[in-house]
Amino acid sequence: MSGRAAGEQVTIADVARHAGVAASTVSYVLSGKRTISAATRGRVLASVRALGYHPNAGARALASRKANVIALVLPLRTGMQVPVVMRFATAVVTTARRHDHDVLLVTADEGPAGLHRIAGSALVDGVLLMDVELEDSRVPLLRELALPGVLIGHPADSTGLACVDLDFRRAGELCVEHLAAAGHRRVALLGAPAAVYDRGTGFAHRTRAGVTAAAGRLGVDAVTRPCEEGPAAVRRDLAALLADHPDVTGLVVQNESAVGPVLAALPTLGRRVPQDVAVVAICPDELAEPSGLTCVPVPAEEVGRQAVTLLMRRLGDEPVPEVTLLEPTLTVRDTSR
Amino acid sequence: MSGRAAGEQVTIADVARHAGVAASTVSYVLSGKRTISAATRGRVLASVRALGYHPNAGARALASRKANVIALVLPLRTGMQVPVVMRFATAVVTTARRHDHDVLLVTADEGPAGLHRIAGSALVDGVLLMDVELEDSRVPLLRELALPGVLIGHPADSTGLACVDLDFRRAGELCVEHLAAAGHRRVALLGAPAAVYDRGTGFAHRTRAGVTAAAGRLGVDAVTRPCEEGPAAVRRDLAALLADHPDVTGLVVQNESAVGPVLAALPTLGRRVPQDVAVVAICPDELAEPSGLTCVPVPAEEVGRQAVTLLMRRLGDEPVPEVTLLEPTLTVRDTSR
DNA sequence: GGCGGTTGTCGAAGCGCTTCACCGCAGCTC
DNA sequence: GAGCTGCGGTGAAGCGCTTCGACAACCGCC
Repeated sequence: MSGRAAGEQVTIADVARHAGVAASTVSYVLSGKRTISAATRGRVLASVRALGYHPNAGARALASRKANVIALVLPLRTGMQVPVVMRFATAVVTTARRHDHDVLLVTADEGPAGLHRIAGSALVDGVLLMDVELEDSRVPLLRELALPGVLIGHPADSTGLACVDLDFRRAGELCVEHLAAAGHRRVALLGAPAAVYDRGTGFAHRTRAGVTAAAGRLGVDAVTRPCEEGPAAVRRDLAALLADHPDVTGLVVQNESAVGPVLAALPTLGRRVPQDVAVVAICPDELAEPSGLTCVPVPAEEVGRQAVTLLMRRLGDEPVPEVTLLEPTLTVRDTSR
Repeated sequence: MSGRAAGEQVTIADVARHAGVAASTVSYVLSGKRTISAATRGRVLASVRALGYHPNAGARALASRKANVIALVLPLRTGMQVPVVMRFATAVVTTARRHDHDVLLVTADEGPAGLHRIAGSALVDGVLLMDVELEDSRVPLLRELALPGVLIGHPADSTGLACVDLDFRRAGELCVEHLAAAGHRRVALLGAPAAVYDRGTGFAHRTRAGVTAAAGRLGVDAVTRPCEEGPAAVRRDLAALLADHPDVTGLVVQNESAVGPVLAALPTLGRRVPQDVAVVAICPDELAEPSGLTCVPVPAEEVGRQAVTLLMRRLGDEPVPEVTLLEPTLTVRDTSR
């Protein structure tokens, strides 16, 4: 019952008139950039509520040179961990809202041109870049455009940037440490598709490095090999792995789409889980939990929250650490005990 | 090499000066709302390119009362068909960009308040609402706010709105027709989780109706039953179904997360596929194709494209049909021949 | 050669907001 | 009591764009 037709904008002038103050006073009440007496503030806030006032986003952006919007650049490329992306996106939106920001969805296929457009038109204040590769062409662009950005994953050269990521190296180590502690002496990493390694995606390389390092340190034999997607391909790659290395008793799987097929295929390859082969995965927990799979969960929500928080700090010109690595944890379930 | 510091905005005045015309002329060249001589247009466009001009989004929105942004309200609730949502989102962003619009991501958990905020602040010109239920509280709100919207899925009362959806009823019919043509006389629908039916989600109800209708028409016995998520639950529900109706020879599966488990469980329940039981699914094609599963694909991209196109029409005040149903198709593969 | 009709361009008025400079007033200090 | 300082409030100047009305310049056409 605001008394005005639907679709008509309530302006700051309406609020000012209703509260008997100047428009600038309303603005200061809402932004908190000046001290305003409790009495006036109260009256203004009451009017805001009574009229259902929402500041016009365009006008606000124009005057303040802040859009209150951040861009989320999603990969949307095949071979991505889809549910993780979704959960991540949710966390980003929710956290951004908590900071009074909205989220603009940009697909990576618009590429550098998209970043140019977004920066040039002042549509957003900052950028969240997902699926960053070790040598990513968008990273120098971000520097050049002076667009505040936070990267998910981290590139080879992260100077002057802010990155958030799960500590995949540590995750790889954790898996091997767990298997070694259970007495396994020959372990294998069934990794991401070869294409993911080839395009230099950080998480895949770092996990592999972690597995190898921990194995070396603990005196465990470790082999690693990529794994393509699709049940048939997974079965083939797994079979090949076990044919080449029949004495492997510990398996680390880092490929969301391979988790189900691997568990299904092992028995048919003459391996009982966990008696003959223990299985550990690096994957979303929802995927692991129903199958009783030991895993290092990918904390998508936490990464999203951290990324937004960091970006907000950068927008406020606060200094932020160049690299933020989240400590992985390992949840033990049936497949490795 | 634009000759100005990174981060500084190039304004329409800069372009006008560079091209030796008035700012309004630049605006008219860019919008095409007035006829401009070829010579002037050429000069202006050259200056635009030379300076790397992008109109300031806020200013444009303020002056034209159009944000050139649409909101995509995603469900992000558990039990959703995640990969489908992603593909849909991609299609939406790409299509919107083709119409010179950007996409703002809104999560459904902000609920009606989110719609109010978005409408009040003129952040977006229109809304795409996903995962619409038969009785959805946001639908009347959309009408009340006079916010142009397009629904994905369709509510019980769609007057004055625009909805896009796969014709799930027809999809259900198609599955049964296919099975009947192959000689099956007793078929079953293994559907969505019970909660999905309970909250009145359109696609689940309509598919069930289609299955039942086609079965009646063709003289086929049909039973339908919900199916919970997770491998163990799927196996349980499937086993129960086959125990109650051991003579079922045709199975329609409409539950993304059930597809894999069903195919895995059938042999262990003494049913070979397709000799003993033919299986047809309504699910994303990527999920069906690798397993050789006959399916009616959910055309996420097409739905996304259609939805954006419809919304653009509405924004241009063109009339749009209340309901747009996409014709399903059935792809025959190994599990039903 | 004066008239109406196009066509191409310009100037100026806002769109709704933030923010700066200013101002009255109270409460100090010296 | 003069001179500060800080607080709470106002008015006005833009932010960069679109769009309206005005207006030259040109076109025939009687």
